[in-house]
Amino acid sequence: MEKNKNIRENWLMRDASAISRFGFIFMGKALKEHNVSGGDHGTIMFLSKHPQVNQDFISHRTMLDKATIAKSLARLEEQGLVMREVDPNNKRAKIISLTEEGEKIVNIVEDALDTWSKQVTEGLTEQEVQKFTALAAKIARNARSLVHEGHCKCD
Amino acid sequence: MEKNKNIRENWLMRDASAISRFGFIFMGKALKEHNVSGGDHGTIMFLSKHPQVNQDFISHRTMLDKATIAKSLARLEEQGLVMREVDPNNKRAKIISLTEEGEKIVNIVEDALDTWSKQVTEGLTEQEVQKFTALAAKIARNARSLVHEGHCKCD
DNA sequence: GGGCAACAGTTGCATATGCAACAATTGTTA
DNA sequence: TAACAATTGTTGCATATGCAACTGTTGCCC
Repeated sequence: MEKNKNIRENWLMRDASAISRFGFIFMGKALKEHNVSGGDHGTIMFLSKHPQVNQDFISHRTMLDKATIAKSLARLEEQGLVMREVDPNNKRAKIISLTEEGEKIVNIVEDALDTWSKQVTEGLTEQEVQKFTALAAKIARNARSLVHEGHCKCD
Repeated sequence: MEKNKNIRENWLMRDASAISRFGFIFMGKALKEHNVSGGDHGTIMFLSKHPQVNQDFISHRTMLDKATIAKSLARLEEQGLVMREVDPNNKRAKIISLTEEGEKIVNIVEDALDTWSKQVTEGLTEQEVQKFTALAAKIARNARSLVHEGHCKCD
């Protein structure tokens, strides 16, 4: 059987890697003066859309390891951008929220993301962007299932 | 103006990151017994399709930093999978090629990639996969131009 | 109620990556 | 030809990430 050329050359994984890497680099530069690293912008954005959640929830939704989230939040707390309070109903868990300072950063992050999104989707129709985003979500979910089979509460 | 919800939540970058991360994890596990790390499978595949090139060429085509490629090749050379010979016509450059051992690994890498590709594109039509791959390539190129504007020979 | 399993988070370690500075070679220009 | 710029690759450092082991808490079952 003839294998798909794109698959054989592995451009799917390579391009996905490039998109995320360049995205992190871009966001890191854009948020440098606020001492927010390239990856941590995702945590901020997630918190702005999903306030008052615990770290495990963030970990599952962002598809990042709980250790990665813990360290990201520690950095952001250090910068005074998030608060971590022990859940009174479950002393194991911590309820995460953005501080006032963190809320201010959200707009800056959004602006940087808009700039990035506009630039990287140049030459694509709105419909193509929508399609791409939807397909990427599906593929990402499949990839997680493949690597972490049975370990995910969301499936 | 109302910003696009997907863009605001930054799923594009997040999902791209997830796809590549899980891909590297999967490939790392698949190639563990051959002492090939998750990222290095890309170098091997590239060399199998583009033999006898120098490191700069690999760096540009894979969109990875030249230092990253240098270290990847050092690891693969250590494993006896690639050879690095000084280009007689340009003593700065090194001509890279797979060893016999390296060529053997290629099939194993391809099989792992096929398994991965089949699994992660489950629920997508062949046409959607093609479309996704094409769009990802465009977006990745745009992203590189945005971050490394003017620094790329390929544009 | 006591013991054990599950959950939530943290920490240590290994690794891959980018950037900057560097070395060696080649090309260019005055 | 000599000096300077560009090319090619390497190394040191910083960082983000995943995994595994660990702590503390909660829930469950006998």
